[in-house]
Amino acid sequence: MKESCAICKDRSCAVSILNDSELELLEQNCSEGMFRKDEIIFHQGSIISHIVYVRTGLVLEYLKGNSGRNQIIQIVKNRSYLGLPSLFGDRVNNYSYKALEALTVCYIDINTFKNLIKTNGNFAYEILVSVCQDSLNSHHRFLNINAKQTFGKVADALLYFARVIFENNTFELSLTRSDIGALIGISRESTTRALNKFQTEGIIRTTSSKFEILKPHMLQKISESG
DNA sequence: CCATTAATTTAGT
DNA sequence: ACTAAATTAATGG
Repeated sequence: MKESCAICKDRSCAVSILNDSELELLEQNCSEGMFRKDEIIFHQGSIISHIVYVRTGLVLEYLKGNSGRNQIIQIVKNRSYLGLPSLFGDRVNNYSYKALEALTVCYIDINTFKNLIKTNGNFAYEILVSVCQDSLNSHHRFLNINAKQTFGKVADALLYFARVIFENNTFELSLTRSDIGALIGISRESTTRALNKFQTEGIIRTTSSKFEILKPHMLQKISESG
């Protein structure tokens, strides 16, 4: 038995705007799903069948390269819709999504979702806000990273995890070193080297997947100076 | 079902 | 590229 969207504690900002009849419509056209860690939610190139809304858990958004070399685009937090730009800009999904931890999701019928956008301006506004924030965030991150050297990039990544994703200076991240490298466009080796340097300088503490940022201001400085 | 070992993946140099 | 460590899968009791 599915719990009501109206009382869902994980519902999106956009959904909290809907009135009773709209909520009922949404409820009748969506279903719940779960993913385990490392499961693929959907692949790039697949037809968009449903909107996937992430209620809990973190998701990796990436682009598969020709030679198994993946470009990681961003980490998607919970309470987000996956692949909205693809929904409105294309017929197929442009990116691939993988669960970084156990997820609970909702599948929403595309037409229901589109109709809500068309008929409820406030709902559409909230969706637009989230898509644009996401876009700005990503662009800034990519542009910043482009202008930086290895240490600056790694510092950037750590600050991104701590500030944007986890909102905490200690966090556990189920990304491999090469994944972190793929996120900022450097090699696995360089990632290791930078992380070790930061650790010996007492800026961070890390054991494989656990990270603790001891001196955020130092990372900030490294990030700014390149 | 649990314990050992084999195989694959990941980290570090 | 190579080695060590760690994680995961397979096997046998």
